[in-house]
Amino acid sequence: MTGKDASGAAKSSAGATRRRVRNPWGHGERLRTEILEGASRLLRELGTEDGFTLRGVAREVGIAPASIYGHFRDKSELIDAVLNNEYDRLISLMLESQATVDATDPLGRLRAQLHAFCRYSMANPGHYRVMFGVRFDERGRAPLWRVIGELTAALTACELAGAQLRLPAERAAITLLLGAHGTVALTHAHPVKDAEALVLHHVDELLSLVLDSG
Amino acid sequence: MTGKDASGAAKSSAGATRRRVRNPWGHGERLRTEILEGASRLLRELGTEDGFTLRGVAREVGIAPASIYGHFRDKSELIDAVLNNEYDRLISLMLESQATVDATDPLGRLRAQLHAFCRYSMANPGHYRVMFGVRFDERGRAPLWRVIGELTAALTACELAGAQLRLPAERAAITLLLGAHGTVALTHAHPVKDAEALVLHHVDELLSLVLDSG
DNA sequence: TGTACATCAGTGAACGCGCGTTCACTGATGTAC
DNA sequence: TGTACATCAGTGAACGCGCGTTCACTGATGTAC
Repeated sequence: MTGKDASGAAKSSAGATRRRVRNPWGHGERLRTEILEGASRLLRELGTEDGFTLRGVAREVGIAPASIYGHFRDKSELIDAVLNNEYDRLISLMLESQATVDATDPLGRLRAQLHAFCRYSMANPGHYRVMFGVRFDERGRAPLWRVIGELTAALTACELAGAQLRLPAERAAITLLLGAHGTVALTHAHPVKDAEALVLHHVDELLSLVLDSG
Repeated sequence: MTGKDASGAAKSSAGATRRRVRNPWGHGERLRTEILEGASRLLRELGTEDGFTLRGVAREVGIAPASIYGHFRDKSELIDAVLNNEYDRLISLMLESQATVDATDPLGRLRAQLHAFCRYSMANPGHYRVMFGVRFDERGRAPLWRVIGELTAALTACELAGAQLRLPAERAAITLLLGAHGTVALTHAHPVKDAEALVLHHVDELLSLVLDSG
């Protein structure tokens, strides 16, 4: 995790800065990926948007701050690009997790999705906070509704399989998402040991409230 | 709201800076209050901790930045003082709101408390975000448990009056608080019209899930 | 009553810092003729 | 095959900015004698 791939080793293990090997002619776009990965790593390390700076990203990647401008118009464009990646990753994790459960167990699939959501947000507080936190505009809206959409679909599947919902499926999905969000957000702000277990347990509790049987 | 009290008018209506009248000999502590109020106002205007600076507070109050240091050791001490005030205010609002409902209606009292919590957080996104957001350490823990304690007490009262809880009282209180927090936090991040009505409705829905009857 | 001095409230200018961004550049690699 | 030139990847130094904090100060008000 602390090393770098062949295309851009930036720091020696002693902390001294090594000269970067520039990408070959015609492959300048590779740096774009490196910057994106470095930015993502930095956000993860910081755990919050505070202190997320272009100069910090440049240090992380091992390039001059000015080099970022060849690939991103400005700071906010870089952040948007990082978030887009993360949104996709979150949704993928939820879908993959759902797919590990047999289709004949719709409640299990719903639960798997919810747990994947929580696990992602516990493991990536920085990304999560920025995605669902203060900066949350047009670009943030669509992914949020995708999450709600997935949960609604999973709840509807439960209903079709005979489960009783205490709320209409979409309201139930929103309740689950907001409940999970509240737990996660507070846990980020107020770290406790076994946070993940607590969050997952709370989500299960919510599930039992929303679905008629425990 | 835009004017100042007699002790420290800072700006003329045209925006030009008026000379501050210094507080009388022996009453230097008055400026402490003015700074606290100015800081609170600034946080409310900003709606977030981003951009909350000592120089901004000084501008708001109409003093030199250096003058703050006569009353607060540094920036974080000022923020702590602001938050302490706000914690007290939030708890007071919840208790007052509860007191407006007859004691023979414990569900109504619980609901009033929850609504007060939501109304406070919708009306004071900046304060709320800082209180329940990133900076949330030892000082933040106690007030949080006071809120949960109040809700638990209100839920227990409902139980004693014959209501059926689907969860133990404290778990139910936590569920309600976290659900409210999730809604509020997302609404702050993602403004919608009629946000307050949405949040209150969602909280009522949670109440109906937690208490056995709608 | 006068006067020297202490205390008080508050200030102006400066410090060093890290930030986002710009700009003219360097040096390697490709292409046209 | 050579050579002039274009294109590319990336840099170093500088810009202006606002920040938190420090420090020596000003000028008004009180107090001791």
